[in-house]
Amino acid sequence: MAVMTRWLDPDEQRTWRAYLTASRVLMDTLDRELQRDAGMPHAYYEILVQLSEAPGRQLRMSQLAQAAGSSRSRLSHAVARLEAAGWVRREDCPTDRRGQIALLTDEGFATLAAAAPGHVEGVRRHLFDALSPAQVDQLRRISETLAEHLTGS
Amino acid sequence: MAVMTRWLDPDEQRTWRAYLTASRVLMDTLDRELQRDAGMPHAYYEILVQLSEAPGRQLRMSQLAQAAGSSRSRLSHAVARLEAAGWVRREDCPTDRRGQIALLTDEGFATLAAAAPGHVEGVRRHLFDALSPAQVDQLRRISETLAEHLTGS
DNA sequence: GCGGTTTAGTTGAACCTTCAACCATCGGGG
DNA sequence: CCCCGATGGTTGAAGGTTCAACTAAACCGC
Repeated sequence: MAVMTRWLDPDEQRTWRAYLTASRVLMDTLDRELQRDAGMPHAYYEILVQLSEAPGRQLRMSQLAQAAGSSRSRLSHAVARLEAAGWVRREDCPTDRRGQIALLTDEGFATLAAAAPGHVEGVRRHLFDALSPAQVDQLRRISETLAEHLTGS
Repeated sequence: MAVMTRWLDPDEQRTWRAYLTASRVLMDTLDRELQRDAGMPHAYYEILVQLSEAPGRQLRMSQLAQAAGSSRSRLSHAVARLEAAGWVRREDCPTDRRGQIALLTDEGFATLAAAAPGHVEGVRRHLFDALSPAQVDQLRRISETLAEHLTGS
């Protein structure tokens, strides 16, 4: 039984294309800046940020994966690299022998502190400076709606 | 001379985090669906789409890179794979001996035609169905503003 | 038409992500 | 207590992306 495709109308087309372009260019730009200035991709920066905000600057691998929006496997590989760089350390979890705890080293914290201003400046310049306060508000609502919709289904 | 960082205020923080999460999850979802249903990542799909819409279903490598939002290098690698899959063919450019023309094969077009309905359905389900018409309009304006801002600077 | 500078495109290495397979441990039901 | 399914995490291979280096041809000024 054939089901008719609900194609996008011209407005939706235009919206989708614009969204694709904007989000791709934005992320590429920030990623390249971060790589240039801090020597790490945005995904790794995100991991360090999550650790820095966690109590004791440490998290179980699963929770860290969740917080950083990463798969378990990806996080495992990433933490291996971050550990080699001396920014993160692994420890055994005392309450669950399967568990591993990732914790941010002082060196990792310092690297993050050094990278943050430039990155924030980039986010401001490339995103917020281009939008009116009303648009920022709209973007927040849209993103929150979307995130809920996506993780809910 | 120290320059003060213009940190994000709480509202901007929240917006940025929500945006990051939403766009990441949205793209991951669509990417996984496309990989599952059509056996290609979204970036490759994009290349086929651009070719399919070009006159004669062909484009110079540079123009294709531009249209698909890809670096030259990335496109070169990608087209190599697409060619191996039989979906794209390379030809020499008659007017510029440096040039290469990528052209969509019938098989590539058929693959795209088979993949499109499912993908469009995904875009609709994961994006448009979650937003009000007003929000779709807002998202279009925001994205267009942003794209212009980013490529302009 | 010569020489230097762009432009077009490719290549290989390093790196990142994904996927599936895997091991170890935990927790609950009989 | 023991078994079994679920959970936590890692691993290796395959695939995708980036970066820098490179070749070749076109363009430009003289």
